[in-house]
Amino acid sequence: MPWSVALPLPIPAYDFGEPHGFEGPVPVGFRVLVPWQGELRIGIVVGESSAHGHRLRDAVALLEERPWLSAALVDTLCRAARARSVPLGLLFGDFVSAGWDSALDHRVARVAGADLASFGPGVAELNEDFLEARRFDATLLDAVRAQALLVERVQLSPRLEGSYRAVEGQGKLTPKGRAAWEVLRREGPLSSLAEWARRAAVSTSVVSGVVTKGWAQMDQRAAPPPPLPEPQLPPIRPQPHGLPTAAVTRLHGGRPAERHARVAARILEVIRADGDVLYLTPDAASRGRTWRALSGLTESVCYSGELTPAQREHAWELARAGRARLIVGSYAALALPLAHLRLIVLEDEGSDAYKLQGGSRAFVPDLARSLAERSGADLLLTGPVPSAEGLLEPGVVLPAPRARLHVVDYGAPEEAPEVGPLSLPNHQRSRQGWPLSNDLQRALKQVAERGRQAVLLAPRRGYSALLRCSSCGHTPMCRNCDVPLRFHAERRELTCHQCGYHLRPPDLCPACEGPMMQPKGPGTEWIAAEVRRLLPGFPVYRYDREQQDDLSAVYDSRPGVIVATQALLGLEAPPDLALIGLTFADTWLAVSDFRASERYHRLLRQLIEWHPQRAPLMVIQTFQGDHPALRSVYEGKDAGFYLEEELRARKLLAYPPYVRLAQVEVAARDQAKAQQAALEVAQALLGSGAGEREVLGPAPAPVARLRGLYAFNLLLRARDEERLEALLKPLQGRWSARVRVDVNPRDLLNL
DNA sequence: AGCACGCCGACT
DNA sequence: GTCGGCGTGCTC
Repeated sequence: MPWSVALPLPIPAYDFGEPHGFEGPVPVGFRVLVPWQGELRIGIVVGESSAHGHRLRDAVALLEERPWLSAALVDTLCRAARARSVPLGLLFGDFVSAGWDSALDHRVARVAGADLASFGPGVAELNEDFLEARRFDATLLDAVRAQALLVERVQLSPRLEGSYRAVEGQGKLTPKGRAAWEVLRREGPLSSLAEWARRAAVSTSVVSGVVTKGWAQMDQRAAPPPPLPEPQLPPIRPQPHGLPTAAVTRLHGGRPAERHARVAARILEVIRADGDVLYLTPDAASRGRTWRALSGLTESVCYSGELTPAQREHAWELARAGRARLIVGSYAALALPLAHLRLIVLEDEGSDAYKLQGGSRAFVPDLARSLAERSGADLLLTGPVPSAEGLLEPGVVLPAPRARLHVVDYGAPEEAPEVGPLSLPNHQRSRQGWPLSNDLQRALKQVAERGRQAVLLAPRRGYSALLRCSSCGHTPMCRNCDVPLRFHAERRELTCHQCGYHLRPPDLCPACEGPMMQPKGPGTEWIAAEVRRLLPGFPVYRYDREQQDDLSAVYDSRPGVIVATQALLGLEAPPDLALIGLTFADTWLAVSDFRASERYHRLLRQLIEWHPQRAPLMVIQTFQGDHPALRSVYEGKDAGFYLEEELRARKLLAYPPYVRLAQVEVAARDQAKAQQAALEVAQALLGSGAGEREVLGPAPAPVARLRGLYAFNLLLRARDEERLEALLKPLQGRWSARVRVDVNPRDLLNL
């Protein structure tokens, strides 16, 4: 019975015959070696194939006795691929982050008595002894394999590490080579040429010369498993969690330490009943915090893409061997094969960081939920604030932590009385000062005087959002995209943040030749310059995707201001943080996405608990000082309060969580062609049973042209998962333009 | 994803 | 006359 095999490529599962002599049921979740484009690759068996006729190649060998993935995970990924019409291989590639290129000991022999003469001289030496496969040309070997004339033995080979040892060689060494050889004899064996060269204070070419002349040898032996992050002791003191009994529950609000203490109790319940726990976090900061709080509870493993391939493989082995009872990790930990998975904890389930970019565009919480169902595990949502989806689950919201907020409302009428509809004493109106309001400037000066630390969040990197000619209004745009070019003052560059196109900023306006090209829309560079002017001599750092200053002084508790984009929030809060400034909070609301205000609310709550103990002053500059999300925070409401309101609106407008959305993007280099294809897609959808209310659009994408492609979007709105899958069916075929589906779309902020 | 095949612009 | 741009198609 042929097997269906997943490979980490953007393709569906492909079929292969069982390896020669295999007997038994289909080994779902096992790694298998399969012929692929003339070579061999590691794939994962996902099921039995309904072999449809054409000649299949046989798989070469199963790699081990135990599955690499749990059956529940394989099922989850297969279903997700079907439901999202995403190639299965993309999901496997995104989620299975170890095991695709393990080292193999691969030996080949010819079938007894086979005549290989017709294959040419390349396999002349192939005989009945098992020789290393790498001695032969892979394509040639595959030709022999295809004729079933090859016998193969495949074993996982242990990770090797090499070390150099001095030996008595023949011939003469150069003086430097001689000296290097002496060093190696005295201090060796050494683990690399580079280290040897460093010890001997010569260049690597000298030491490699010694090796080629035969005066040094490399020994290889099995390497010990690479060290993983150490669990932290002493363990946290658990608090009664107070959670209801249900398959999906939630615990939000409070501070991280309070939540961790309660989650710890829940984890211990599971561990004591011999279950395993998976704790997923969206970023490095929350992962570190969680690891410190919980890793002392039991045998724990910290897992994320930051680990080296060897560490990942080792962590995988630990999980497989039942030696990891609690895994704290990024989304990549979802696929780790825990034998008794009984609880998945999902930290900050509404975080946009869970939306994978590129590849499968999967939304991790969707998969976590599915995996929990299929493994018989409970799901616990936790974090500073529930998602709109999570709010529907039973659970606990802890009282909001103390916050100190000061709103600078640029939008309030100037002549309005100081006490507006919001009678909070710290809610003031001030139009003065841009991009740093007078109030923020005062707070910054205090921080400097007292030698404390501040973080200013800017809406974007670079100096300004654009340059505009103040006489004719011309704005330089990207050649490939419909966006203005961002201005980078230090680099003297106009750059497209979408496609990377860049040019030197013109001295005169390219349209009217006027001299007045002015920056609009401050970015980190501009704001950092303002802070330097305000606080001469006070350390100012920048942290965004392109400019990551060394922040070690700040993390060493020395005074300073960090001007950053959101990128900083993935790191721990500076230890002596006294002030957080949101220089232009409206950025989070400007995104034309129904989740914008939920996202803004999440950001505010996230900032409030960013520092584990303190409540730094938060100065929020905005044109919408009475936005309900902001108001719910400074009125001291708990984290669920605002979302109740948000949910009512979602229900009224038929948005998630009350429906399931998918965005269909149709793109082509030619605008008319893209539009035409988008209309055809809409027709096809309506023609195959989609209702008028289920298909919206097509409409030009918010950025009509990106990287030279014109895009049109359709929005599918289905009552549930099954209906959405049915709606997506007719998109499978071929179209005259590129068609991409994004289930559960979330627009990211383009900084 | 890679990699090969195939058709139109600027040059050794 | 070619080199080489990336569009399209294929991998069991």
